[in-house]
Amino acid sequence: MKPVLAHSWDVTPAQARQIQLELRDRVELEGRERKLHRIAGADAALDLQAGRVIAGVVIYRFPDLVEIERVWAEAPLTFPYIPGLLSFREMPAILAAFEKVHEPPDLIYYDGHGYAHPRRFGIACHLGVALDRPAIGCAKSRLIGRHEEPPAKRGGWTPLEDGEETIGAVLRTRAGVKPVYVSQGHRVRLGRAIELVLAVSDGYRIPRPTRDADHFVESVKRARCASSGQA
DNA sequence: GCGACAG
DNA sequence: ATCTTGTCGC
Repeated sequence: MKPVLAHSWDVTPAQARQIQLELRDRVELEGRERKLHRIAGADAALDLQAGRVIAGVVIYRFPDLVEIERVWAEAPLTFPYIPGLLSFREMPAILAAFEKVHEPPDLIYYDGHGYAHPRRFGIACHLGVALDRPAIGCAKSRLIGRHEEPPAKRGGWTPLEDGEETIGAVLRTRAGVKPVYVSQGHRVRLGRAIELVLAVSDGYRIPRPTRDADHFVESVKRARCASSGQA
C-alpha cells in the first residue's frame, strides 16, 4: 500500500514540528472503522553500525490472529531521536515496509504514542493519516500526561490526562505487570482502542501485533549483522 | 533557568 | 532505541 501523504522527510527539527502542526487536523478522533478482517503490527529497530532503520510489519487475520503475511524494509538513519519527533526517524522505513504489503490491514497497531503527544500527533497518528487507515498507539512508557496507577487486574485502566483533556489510557493487559499506554492514532475512539488492545493481548505486557513486529525486526537485524560480519 | 523526555 | 553484569522474583 502506498501513502496518501507525500511531504519531505529531509527536514530540520523545526520543520518537522511545523509539519506536525499542519497535519494534526487530519487526525479523526471519532471512530470510522471498517469491518476488521485484517490487522497489522509494526515496529522499527536501529542498526547503528550501518546507520539504517529496519522496519517490520506483520499482518494477521482478525479476530483469530492467524498470521497471513510479514514484510520488512530499511531506510537510512537521517534524523536524531528527539522526544516528540519519533516519526521523522522511523516512518520512512515503516512506509517502505508497508509498500511491500499485499493484504492491506483494516487497523494498525504501532509501538509508540498517538494522540498522547505534545502536539497531539504522535507516530501512530502520522502513520494512520499517511496510510489512510485506522491506527492505535501502544507505548511502553509515558511521553506526556499524568495518571493514577491503574487497577492491578487485566483490563484495569486509568485515564492519561494533560490538563483537563484525556489524551489516552494506561491499560493493564495482564495482571501484575507494568501497564501499556494506549492512545488514539486515527479513526478509532479511545474506548474502542482499549477494547482492541485487550483483544490482541495474551500472556504478555505488550499486545501481540506489536510484540511480534518487535521480535521480527530484531531477527532481521541479527541476520543482517551476521552476514555483514562475514562479508 | 531547570526538569522531563515515545523509541 | 542499544549496550550490557550481576541480580531479583516466580
